[in-house]
Amino acid sequence: MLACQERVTVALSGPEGNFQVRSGNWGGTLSNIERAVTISQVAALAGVSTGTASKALNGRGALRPETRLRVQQAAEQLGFVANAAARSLQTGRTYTVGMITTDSIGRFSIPLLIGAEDALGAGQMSVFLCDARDDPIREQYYLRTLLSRKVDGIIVTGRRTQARAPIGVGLPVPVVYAFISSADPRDCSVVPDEADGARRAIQHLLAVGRRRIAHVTGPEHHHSATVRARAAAESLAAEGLRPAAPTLYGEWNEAWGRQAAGILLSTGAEVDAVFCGSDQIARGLVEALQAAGRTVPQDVAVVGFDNWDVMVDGCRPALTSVDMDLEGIGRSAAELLLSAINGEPVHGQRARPCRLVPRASTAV
Amino acid sequence: MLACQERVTVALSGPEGNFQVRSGNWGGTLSNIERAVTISQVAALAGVSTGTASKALNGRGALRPETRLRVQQAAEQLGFVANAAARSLQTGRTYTVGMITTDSIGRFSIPLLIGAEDALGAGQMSVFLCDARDDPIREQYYLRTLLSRKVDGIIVTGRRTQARAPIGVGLPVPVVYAFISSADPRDCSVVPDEADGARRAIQHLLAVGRRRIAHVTGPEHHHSATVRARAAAESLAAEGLRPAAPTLYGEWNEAWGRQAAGILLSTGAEVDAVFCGSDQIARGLVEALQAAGRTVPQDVAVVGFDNWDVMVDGCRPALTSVDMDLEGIGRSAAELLLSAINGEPVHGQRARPCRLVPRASTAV
DNA sequence: AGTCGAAAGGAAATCGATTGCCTAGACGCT
DNA sequence: AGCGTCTAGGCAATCGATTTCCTTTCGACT
Repeated sequence: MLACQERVTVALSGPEGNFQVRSGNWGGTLSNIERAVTISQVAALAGVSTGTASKALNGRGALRPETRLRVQQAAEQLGFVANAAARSLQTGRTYTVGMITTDSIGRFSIPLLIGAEDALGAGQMSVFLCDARDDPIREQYYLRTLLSRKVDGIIVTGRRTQARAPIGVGLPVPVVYAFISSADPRDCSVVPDEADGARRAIQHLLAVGRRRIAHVTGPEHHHSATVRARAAAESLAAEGLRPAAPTLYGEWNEAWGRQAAGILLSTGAEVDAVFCGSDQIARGLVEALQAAGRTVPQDVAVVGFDNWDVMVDGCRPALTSVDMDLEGIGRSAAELLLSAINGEPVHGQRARPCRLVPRASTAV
Repeated sequence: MLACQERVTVALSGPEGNFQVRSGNWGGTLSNIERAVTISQVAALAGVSTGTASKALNGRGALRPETRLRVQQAAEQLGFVANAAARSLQTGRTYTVGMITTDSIGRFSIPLLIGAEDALGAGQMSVFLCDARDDPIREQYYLRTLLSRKVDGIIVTGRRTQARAPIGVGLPVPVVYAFISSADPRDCSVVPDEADGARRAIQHLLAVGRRRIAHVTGPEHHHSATVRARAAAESLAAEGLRPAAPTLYGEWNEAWGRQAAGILLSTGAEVDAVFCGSDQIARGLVEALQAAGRTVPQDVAVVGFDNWDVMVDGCRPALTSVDMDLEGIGRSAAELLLSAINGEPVHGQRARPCRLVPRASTAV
């Protein structure tokens, strides 16, 4: 239809210039105006003072209902939207929070952001997303920016290798750490209970009758990897079992999953289930097992971690996985931030339970 | 130096309460202050008026170098950061742009955002990310929010099914559409030249000696799918070839890729290469071909689209793919927006070329 | 020596909205 | 009739930074 028409693309910038020159599309639809409407224009139209107009629009003061209505109609008619800068200059509130992600924005940050937006959107607040790209300089730069913008609060997030140093001390605004936790235990952090997730994975495998369970995960220096590994081992021990093989530490990707499958097969460990530290590892492992003639789940059941749709659905059979409920963490962090903003700070770390999502890779 | 002395921090408001109560973490690191420092405090410390302080810090006015320095030192000492609200109230600039994504933030929006941030960050501007979740109501709500915050400009992005209706007409700020295009040809849009991408894919396959080429892609009602399909067919025609099979339209996922492989095999079409509309389709197809005993690339070469790291690396063999350079599009959109903000609006649609990234799935 | 001009910096208006304080009526009560 | 009270809404200060205009001071030139 549309497709590539001429694509004329058009001059620009003669000796005219300003971007307010937007002839082109008029055609009078609705809503928006050329030059910003101020509250005094609204007040004038309604025949009141600006102060009264402000009260009318904000539901404050003692006004006759008809006056209030008149102002509201005037505002509507003019398409008035309050200048946020002016308002926040006066009130000290910006109805904005900053979100600093330390790793590059990615698979983990997005659900967190969405969850946070959900919780904040209800309170009419907006989110400033800052991607520090794992660079402390950028991070401090963004922090300054956020402070200069007088955000009402800050959410710090990032990939979870270790607890991180607090982003600042004595900041003039409350801070909540989401997904990652602050090294200072008095700071407010919301994290997934990864041990819980690992336990659920193991218990699920036990429930479907597996007894010889191995664990393949990411780098040993990742907090997540070690925590999950330990919890998995403890879960097995609680049932009087031992791991079917030593925990295999590697990378968080499919290639390592494949390689780990090879290791498990070659060592001759009799394994009837593998709990993997990520869905990618799990998928690589599944493919390599199948290539070696094993069937999943009959010969080997596999559980992943993250519940990343692309991986769990792409894998054949579909992958059972542990969901950390990142949106829930984001939402929860935002709620704690709101409560801090409203004068009820919360300290300490909160761990939220995970959820096991069973699929074909562990079906009996 | 300055740093945190005791910072007792101060009761206030009732049986505890306001969030400014942050006793807790002292311990004197650097930077940040309890209560916002204003320019008058800086001015007082430097022994000048606020006006002079402002000039000193912004490099304006006629000041003795030593005065300027004194003010700068005072600012540094107090950790002064200008209040953005006050500044923008005065200057009319916020050094902020809004980015509205119409689909849920995802795989495509992130690189666009990163590219835009790159281009804007250099100009010290920040990005407000708004996820409209494909809901026109949310979209208009966010638009109002952005306008009330007096952003300097807006970037609209989203998944590309069709050109979209302009987000508003006669807006008081410039708008650039990125990845998706506006239906109004006078609006400024930056899009990938998908036809170019398809041509590159076909030409690459031809270059590695393939002649019987099929195309498997997404839904027919997706602009991307039809544009790529047509360009692919035209590329073949230009060499006097016909497609080895009719274009197969389906979903943008692995399952469809597998299914399509089955279709191609069962119809007995002799195919020595498949160009796929997405990396996911390609991966599903590759796996199904292999399961049916074909080898990639010897029997069948496969090219994907998107160059999505997770897919192209996860696939065995690694997947040759077409990269739309989303970051570049984001950067380019931001640059055009900046130029509009600076009074040189650009109209019309710009298409940016794609890039073919060869990998093992088409290696000779 | 007087005038002119440049240099340096201060005073005050300004941006737009909010809000505390005050006043003018209206009304009720004794 | 006079006084108090309540209500509706206006006035003006305020938030913090920028910027225009103006004053002062000093030096140079005729």
